[in-house]
Amino acid sequence: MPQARKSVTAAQVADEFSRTAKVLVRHFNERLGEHGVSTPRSRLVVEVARSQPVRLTELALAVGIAQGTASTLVDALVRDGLLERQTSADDRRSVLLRVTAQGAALAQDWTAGYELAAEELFRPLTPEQLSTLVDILRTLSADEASPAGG
Amino acid sequence: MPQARKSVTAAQVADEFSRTAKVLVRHFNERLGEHGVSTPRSRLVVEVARSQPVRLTELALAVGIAQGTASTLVDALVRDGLLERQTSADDRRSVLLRVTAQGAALAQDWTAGYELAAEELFRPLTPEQLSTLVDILRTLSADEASPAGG
DNA sequence: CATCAATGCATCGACGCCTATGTAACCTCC
DNA sequence: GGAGGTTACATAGGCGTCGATGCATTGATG
Repeated sequence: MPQARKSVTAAQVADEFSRTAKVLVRHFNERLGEHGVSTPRSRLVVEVARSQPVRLTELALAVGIAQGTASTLVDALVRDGLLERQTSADDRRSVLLRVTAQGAALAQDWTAGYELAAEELFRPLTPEQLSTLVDILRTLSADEASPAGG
Repeated sequence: MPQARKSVTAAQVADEFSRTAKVLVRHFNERLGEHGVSTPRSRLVVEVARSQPVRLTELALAVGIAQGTASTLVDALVRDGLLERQTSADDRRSVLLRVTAQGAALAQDWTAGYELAAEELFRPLTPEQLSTLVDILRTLSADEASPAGG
């Protein structure tokens, strides 16, 4: 007999969610900071490493940020020598992204760091809770639109 | 015997979480935007209305943001005539916050908008999922530290 | 082939958020 | 009652994010 007790309002859940989201962000930034990178930057590099060559807009969609944001971040990562931009031959508007050798090496390190951080974070949950959580999250993000900018 | 299905990795859950968090933020910004306010601003005003008079640091803690962030946001809200600052007589370092008449009126409107937005967002969940979600969120945010700046 | 809409990316301005500091007020303790 | 640590707030600097917009390229249509 779960919810019969103390019915939470939707607003309270939203509050709790946003608070937890910040905890999560902070946790990842701390852990990845030990690897000398921020969460968004590492996510981009890791994603490019996983699915290169990848177009900018695809990448943005994959990591869940707006295209303009991805553009700016990628720009910095290219300047830092972790990613390479290359104009597509098929469609000269689009940009194909790849990791450099350095980027690939760091991506491996950061992937490990990211996974470890995630495990730490979710360790207090039972496997059952974890799978329930995923279900819920997918349900919540299913109906809603993606960021604009494309 | 739930989780026997398809074991998700912690990293995937983290990805899903961060994606959902963005969906949530976007949803609230859209809905509250119809009321002419952003989510963080409305949260501050609503919280002050609920527990005035309140000190700045308490407020920051209550809404889950860093003290410096609260300071800046409150500053804007004071300029806009929604909040009032008043130096505490007991401790002249601290600032007591109250809503103005205008702030109180808007807080009511925004509270309604916030609750409606939350209900929309969580409508696809069963009451049971909702209460499970809250449990999980509280578990996750329990061990972790609050933002610095205090 | 000329035109016009659609697409892919870059850039701009603004916001919220953080950490790290600075400054003023408070408190302790000798 | 003055020195030194602590606390409350403000400010500075930087990051990631968004939506909106501009520009080049592509594709579709007559």
